[in-house]
Amino acid sequence: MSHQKTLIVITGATASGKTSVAIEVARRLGCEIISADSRQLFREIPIGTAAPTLEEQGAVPHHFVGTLSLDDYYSAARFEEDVLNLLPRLWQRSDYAVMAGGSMMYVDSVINGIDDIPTVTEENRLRAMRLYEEKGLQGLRLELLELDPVYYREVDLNNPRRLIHAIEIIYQSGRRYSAMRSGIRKERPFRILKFAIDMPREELFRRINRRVELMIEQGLEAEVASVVSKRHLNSLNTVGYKELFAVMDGVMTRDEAILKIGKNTRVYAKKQLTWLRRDPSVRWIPPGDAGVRAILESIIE
RNA sequence: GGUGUCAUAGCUCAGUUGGUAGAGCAAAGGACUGAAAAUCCUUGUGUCCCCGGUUCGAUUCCUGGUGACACCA
Repeated sequence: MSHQKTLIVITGATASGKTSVAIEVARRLGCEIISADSRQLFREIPIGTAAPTLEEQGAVPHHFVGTLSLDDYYSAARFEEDVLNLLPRLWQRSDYAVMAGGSMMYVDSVINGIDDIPTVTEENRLRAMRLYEEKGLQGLRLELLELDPVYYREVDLNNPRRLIHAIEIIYQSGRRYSAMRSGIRKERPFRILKFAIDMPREELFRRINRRVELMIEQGLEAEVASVVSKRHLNSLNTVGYKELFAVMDGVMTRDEAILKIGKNTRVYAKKQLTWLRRDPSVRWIPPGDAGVRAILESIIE
């Protein structure tokens, strides 16, 4: 069982040590790393997203880190496409590739695929958002009920994001969103092994707190100030940035913001764990070197 | 030392005209198929500070105690 092409997925909660495990595994296997992180993509915000450092990227080549500008549009579907295009090239040099990151939807889009849906133009997105602004949640519900009663019955009617998304896609395509949702998992022509780092919550929370302190020391506040003109972008609707924007607005003190960053990072970590817990394909590994060993052992099974 | 106020969920507090109690925050659980570090949903039993009294019944009223705060000495 050797020259089968393999994608090794390393995920886990934020601050659980994915980066260093991934680097060590990739180094041992002589392969490269695909980052599956929806925020580390942006080159302007390395500190607050705990992106791999230049030194780390020097040890092993990384892809999808700092490759976009905050203004660029990106999505899980693009990520799927980009990764699938990249993998054959990575496999020319090695039978392995490591994908590491905590954006669970990005990870899933590569592993299981994502439905084929037209890309929404700015105009149609704004049209749906305007409906929400003017008519509220109820306005979105009524619109969806008329345009796609099937999806209306399935969707979380309290979640404006979901409603807007369905409506903008219908505007864009002229078809029902429910008709485009296949729910079918794509079969990939390569082996996928999915690992997640299992770290005791107490330790995880300690590491998160420590990391927040570190980000502040590394100059997070200056980084936040440097992107404040783009704060309306979704890519900056991100833990670490939204709290420090509030400090700049004078509605929150610096100390409050720092506490809040820690708290919101813990909430984020919990959501990641919720996502992973329900996935039976996850192989849980210990943090650090023990995790590296566990991965390397299970590869050659 | 005196006087006054307060003592209720991890925290900040509300409340019960006496029938054993509820908000916000924190915390926990969940959803998730093209913005996902986003967005959304669910979950509140706690010696109502302690001893005693009044009462059918006290966390609620009364005596005493303890603690905190304020003012006066």
